[in-house]
Amino acid sequence: MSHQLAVLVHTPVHSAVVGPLTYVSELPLTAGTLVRVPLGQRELLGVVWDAPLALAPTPLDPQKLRPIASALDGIAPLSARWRQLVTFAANYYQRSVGEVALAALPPQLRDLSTQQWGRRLNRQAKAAGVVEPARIDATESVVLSAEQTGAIAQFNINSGPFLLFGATGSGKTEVYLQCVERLLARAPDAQAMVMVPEINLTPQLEARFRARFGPLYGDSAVVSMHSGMTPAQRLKSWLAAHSGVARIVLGTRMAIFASLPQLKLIIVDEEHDPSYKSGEGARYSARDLAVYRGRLEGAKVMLGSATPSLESWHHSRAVADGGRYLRLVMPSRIGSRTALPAAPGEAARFAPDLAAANAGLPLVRRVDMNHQPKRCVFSPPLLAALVERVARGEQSMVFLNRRGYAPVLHCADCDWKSECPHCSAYRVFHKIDRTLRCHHCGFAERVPRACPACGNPDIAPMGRGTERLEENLAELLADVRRPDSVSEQWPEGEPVRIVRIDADSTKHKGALESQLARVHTGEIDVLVGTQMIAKGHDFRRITLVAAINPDGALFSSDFRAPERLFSLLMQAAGRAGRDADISAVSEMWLQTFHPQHPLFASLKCHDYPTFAAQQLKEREQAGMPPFSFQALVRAEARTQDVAQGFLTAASAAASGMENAAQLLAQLTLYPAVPMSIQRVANVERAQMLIESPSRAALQRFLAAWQAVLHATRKQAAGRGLMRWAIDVDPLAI
DNA sequence: AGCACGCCGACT
DNA sequence: GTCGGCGTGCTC
Repeated sequence: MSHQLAVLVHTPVHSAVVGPLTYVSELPLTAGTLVRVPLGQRELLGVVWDAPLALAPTPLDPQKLRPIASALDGIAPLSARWRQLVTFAANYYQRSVGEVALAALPPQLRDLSTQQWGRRLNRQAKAAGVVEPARIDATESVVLSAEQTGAIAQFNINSGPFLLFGATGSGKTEVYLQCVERLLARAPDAQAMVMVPEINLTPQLEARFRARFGPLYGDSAVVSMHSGMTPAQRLKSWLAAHSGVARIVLGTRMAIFASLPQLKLIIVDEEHDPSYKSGEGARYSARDLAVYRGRLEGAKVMLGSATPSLESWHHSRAVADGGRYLRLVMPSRIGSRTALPAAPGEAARFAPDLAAANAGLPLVRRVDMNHQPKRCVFSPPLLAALVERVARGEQSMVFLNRRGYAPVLHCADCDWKSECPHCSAYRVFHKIDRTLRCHHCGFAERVPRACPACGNPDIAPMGRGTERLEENLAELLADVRRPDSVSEQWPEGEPVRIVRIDADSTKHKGALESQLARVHTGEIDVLVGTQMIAKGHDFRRITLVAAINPDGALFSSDFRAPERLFSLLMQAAGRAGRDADISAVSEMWLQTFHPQHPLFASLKCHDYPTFAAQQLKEREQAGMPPFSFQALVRAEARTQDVAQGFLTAASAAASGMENAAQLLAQLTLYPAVPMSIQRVANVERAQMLIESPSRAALQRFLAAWQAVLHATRKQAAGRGLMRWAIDVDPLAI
């Protein structure tokens, strides 16, 4: 007697195989069991799924069904809730369930044969000796601020989801630690997940959680999950989480799909960070899935940020206005002498007295570049301020959101520019290795000695990136000397020390760490870098942060650009003077041609709520998210005509769908347009925006339209199309 | 996605 | 005469 099984395998959305495949098995395997199955000439990992086999549109010949190769025993089946999370994510983001499910499993699980798997389990069983933790009383005596106490109290008595709105330095991490501690203490098998946006931030977080929870539950109770780990490490962490050995899982967005059978809490730190939205494959938002998963698993969810996404901020409005998240507010820096004494009942509301709360935050100064020497990079007052910091033995941080030496190389004679031959973008001049590099396709060449078009030897860089900024600064500070470390005298001593930190200077393993270490020891006077230096890292001795040219985002066509800029500048400002005793003198400088811009005015007051209110008002008037819901269809082809033609044809064919009138009534389908970078690596890209005031209507439409897209591809309009993909809730348009 | 099968240019 | 290019097509 053999049983039929529905099995998911890794088949992408473009293939004809959409749902689970049917196999036969001697034993009736329960849903969630991992199996190996033959598919064509290959043998792949699969997951037994619960599917209504009877409803298959074209009944399969039972004689032709192939038997499963083996079941991976020794590993518990994936839970019904995990399967539901995967199903939801696949449906919501318009991908096949098999793709999402198999991508959510550690890659090594896919590669290992059954024999290898058995051997590994044996080894694991042997290694897992008795590692009973020294169960010491690790309740450190941490003194909490009134705001922290208030937030934790609210967390304890409400079910959430929570939005922890806390200024940089207000002690959000300590709140996370306490919340985790409480929930884990409630049940001996309870598990918690803590997500951070970037790999760079996991080591310091892991250190902090291990220090706190290692003594309580053993070091093996804290595991990490991110793409920087080796396949073996990832498998180990995954198994620890799945088996319940790991009580705390720390990770990047991929961790949202980890199997945690007793998940009781999900924390999403820096929830506004765009890194939570996956850029390829299933383009899911780990933050949004966290909220869904919390509801599904009955786990509390806490999103934290100093500058929440406008979506989350909007969701955390008063319940009476339709809010769904509970907002917990911590406006003051810890240890700042004038921290707000928060009344207990006030904790869930925003305290409007920003002037008092801001005492611990750096002073924001705007330099009006209209009144500075023409074309200067460092305005005289900023330069003077930098020199002054050096003289005082303090550190400064200067950031510019563009790496390389100059974004374009230009010939003044014939107007040649360093275009990439494969992309519709300029190649960036990197002086360090004398290359022209395309940041989109990676194409690199040595810098030509003379203009390739007219032979003019006088070709010049236009604009500037961090490399050139570092060079400029070194020239400007050439005569300045550090204070002598012994006598504290100035201007005697060493030349000023500058370090640059960006994606280029840190591409080698360990480079970031060693560069950061040089900053921490005080060896460095001025740190130059991209937004990389604005995120996460604590610099105790920095008292000046300067944004050289933040204006670009003010008038960008991307409606989320102001939100990102505000968040970036707030975060950068937060780098300055995290020690309470120096924050009184720390400053954030902005060089701008638009000093009166409301964004900068809000920033000056560290007033996110006012900024958010103004942005939300604009979005509401323009009918943009979070007041509408969007999806983007992208198409790639050798020519722009084919890419756009496919989208246009699919769009037109939508009116022929069943219930088309009803579905289309609540939607706007915009025309297909070239993407902002139209060509990358010789591939032409086009996109089409779909918008609706109703998320449900958008979802219904997309689900029905999938089939139309597949069909269009097979028709004349799809000839020459390379691929297409839907991006639900896109972050950039 | 893989991995087949299938029909046209430069090599031992 | 083969080796190998990647253009369609199928996988329970």
